[in-house]
Amino acid sequence: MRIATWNVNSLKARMDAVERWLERARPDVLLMQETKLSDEDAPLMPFQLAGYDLLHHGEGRWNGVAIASRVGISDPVTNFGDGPVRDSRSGAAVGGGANGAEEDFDPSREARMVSAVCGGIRVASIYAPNGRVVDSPFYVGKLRWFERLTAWAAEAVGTTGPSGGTLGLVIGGDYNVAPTDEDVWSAPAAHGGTHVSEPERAALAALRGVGLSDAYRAQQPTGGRFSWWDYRAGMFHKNQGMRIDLLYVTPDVASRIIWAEIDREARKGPPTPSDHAPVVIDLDTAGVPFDAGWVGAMSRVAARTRPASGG
DNA sequence: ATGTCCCAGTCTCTGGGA
Repeated sequence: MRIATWNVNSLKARMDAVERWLERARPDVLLMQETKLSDEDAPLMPFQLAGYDLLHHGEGRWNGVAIASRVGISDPVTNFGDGPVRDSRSGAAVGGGANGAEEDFDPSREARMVSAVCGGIRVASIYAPNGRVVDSPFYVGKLRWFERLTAWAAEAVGTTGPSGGTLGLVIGGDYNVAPTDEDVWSAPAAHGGTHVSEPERAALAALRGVGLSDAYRAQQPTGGRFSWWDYRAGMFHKNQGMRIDLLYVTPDVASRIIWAEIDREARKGPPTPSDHAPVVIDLDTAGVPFDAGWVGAMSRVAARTRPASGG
């Protein structure tokens, strides 16, 4: 079973590239971030034609997360189950609620998390806030968002699946934090900014503390391979990037992983690539009991225009 | 090199975000 995560930087602009990548990499589950679409604009049909169901959670111009799966999608959760997100186009909350004024900035009210059970594993696609500048209100909001993610993960770990056993958990996405100095092209150049600060790395450690580990790093102990490169200044061609797209997994999933890689080729285009590359893991399926519950569920899970219950 | 790409609205340019 192949699971991948990819910040596509606009699913509208990247749909052709995503279709080509699905054909080439054939993931069973693809977690996407920064779709930058409303749910009503989510491109269900191209995914259906490629054999995937799509679960999309968006707000319009900014953010937006999705899960494409060809091994079923059930038990969806959006926005940690916390209710409606802000509509960035109108400034109003989807379905009513508080507005998005800057003084009310709270990234947990944005479309940054969607989860479902796919192929017998609970997966979550997350897009962490950028943070902009250390100690800015946006940075404080980023740390607060990680606390919400960690609280949700603590509840999700150990959930019982339909077969009666513990349901594995994969939290994949754009974490906007490089876990260690091995995950940045130059520690001196990066230090002082966001993505590498001690509080951000402590937030990742707290998340791992609920029982998660870094799937890619466990398979590839050597640094120097990154998942994001700035579009500017030839950063990609100089391999000056960061590894900020991560797959955090529970031990039962970690023990099944047989391969992990970052698809650097996908960062090249043509025509215009995302500034992120996909991160891929392969899980051994031997010994995993067949469960008609998730195969048969191949439901036509459409883009949802209202949040699902916290499950 | 303040370097590029994406979006919506003011709409063939500008401003905000990453």
